[in-house]
Amino acid sequence: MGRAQTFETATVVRAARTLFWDRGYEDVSVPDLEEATGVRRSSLYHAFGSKRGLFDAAVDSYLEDVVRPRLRPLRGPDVAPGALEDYLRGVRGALADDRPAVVQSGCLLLNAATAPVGRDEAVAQVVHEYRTELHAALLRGAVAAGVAAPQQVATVCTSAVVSAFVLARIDPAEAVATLDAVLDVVGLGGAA
Amino acid sequence: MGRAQTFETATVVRAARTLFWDRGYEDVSVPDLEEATGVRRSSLYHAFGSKRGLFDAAVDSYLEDVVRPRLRPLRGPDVAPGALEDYLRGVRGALADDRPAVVQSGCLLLNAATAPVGRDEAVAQVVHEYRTELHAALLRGAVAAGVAAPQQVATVCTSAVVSAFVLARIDPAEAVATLDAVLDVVGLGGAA
DNA sequence: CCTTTTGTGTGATGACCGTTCCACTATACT
DNA sequence: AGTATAGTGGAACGGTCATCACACAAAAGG
Repeated sequence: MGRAQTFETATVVRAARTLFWDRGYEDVSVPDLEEATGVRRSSLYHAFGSKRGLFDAAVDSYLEDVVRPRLRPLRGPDVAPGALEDYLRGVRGALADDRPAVVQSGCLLLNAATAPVGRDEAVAQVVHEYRTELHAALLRGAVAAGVAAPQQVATVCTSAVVSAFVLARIDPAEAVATLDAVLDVVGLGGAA
Repeated sequence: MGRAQTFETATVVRAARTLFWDRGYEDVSVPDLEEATGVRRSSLYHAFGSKRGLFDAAVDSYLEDVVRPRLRPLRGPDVAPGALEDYLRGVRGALADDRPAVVQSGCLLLNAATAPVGRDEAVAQVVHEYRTELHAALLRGAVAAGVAAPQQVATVCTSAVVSAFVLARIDPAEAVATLDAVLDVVGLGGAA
C-alpha cells in the first residue's frame, strides 16, 4: 500500500557510494548527494534515515559489489595455486588503470579508516573485519601457491595492498611499484 | 617594535600539530585550536594567516621534529648495518606503546593523504616527498644491511610502514604484526 | 469511490564553520 | 614623554551544514 518509490534503491546507493569513495564521508554534503543521485533530501532521509544511514548502505554495497567479487577466487574450498598472484595483479591493474576516477579513489574503507568517521566504533569495526577478511583470503592464496612461509607472505601482501590503496590517491605509480616489489620478494614476480 | 607576542610560536604549533595528528585537518575547528593552544582566533590568524597556514606550520614541525629524527641514522654518509632493523623496530615500539594518543594517531601525513585536504596539490606534494624520503632512507638501510635485493626490500619495508601507520588507528595489534612479518620475510627478524 | 498509507517537494531550522573588523593594549624607537 | 607599530580580545560576518516539518501526490485496500 502507499505510494511507490520513484527511484531504484540500488542505483541510488551506487551513486552515493561512488561519491563517498572519491571524496570521503565528511566532504560529501547532502546537496551533493541530491545532485549525484537525482533524489531529493526528503526522499533520501525517508529511505535511509540520515546521511550516515546512506553511507552505511554504500559501505555494504562496496563490500558486496567490489570487495567480495575480487576475493572470490581466494575464498572457495579449492584455491588455485595462482590465485594469490592473480589477485595482486588484478589490484595492480585496477590501480594502473588510466581512468582517473578509479585510480585516485583508493579504497572506500581504508579512506574511512583515517578520516574522522573512522573514529566511529561501527566504522572501525567494519574496516577491521575487512582487513581480517583480506588477510585470511591472501593466506589461503599463499598456502595454495606453496610458498615457504605462508603466514608472513600473507601479512606482507596484505600490507602491500593496503599501502597501495593509500598511495593510489597521491602517487599511483608508486602504488603499482609497491605491488610489483611484493610480487618479486614473495617469489611470484617472475616472467609470468 | 610594537607589542611582543604573548605565546611561544613553537609551543602553539606543537599543540596544533597534536590536534591535527589525532583528528585530521577538517575535523579540527578553529575553536578547538583556540582551546588547545590557549591563543585566541585573532592572534592565530595574525600569526599564521589562516587555519591552513597553521596546519602547514604543523606539518613542517612534524617533519622536523618527528620524521627526520627517526630517519637520521639512515641518512648520514655512513649507515650502520643494523640501522634498517633499528628503524623498523623503533616504529614497532612506537605503535606498540600503550599511550593511546601515540598509538591511535598513525602518521599525520598519511592521514592527510586520504582526507579531503589530501586533494590539495601542495599537501599531496608534501606527502609524496615524505614517502620518497622514507623509501630512499630505507634503501640505504637495506644496502647497508647487505640484503640480496635491496630495491625490493626497501619498497616492501616502506609499504609495511605505511600500512602499519594506517592500521594503527583501527587495529594497533595488526599494525605491529605487519612490521614483525616484514622483519621476518626480509631476513632481519631472527632472535636478534 | 473513498480512505489510508507511503513517498515526494519545498522551505525553514538552529548550529557551526572559517574568516574578518575594530577598539584596545602593550612594546620599542625617537 | 610621545608616537608609531604590532599583538590581542570580542563580537560579528556570510555561508554551509545536517536535519526536520508540513503540505501535496500517488498508489493500495475497503
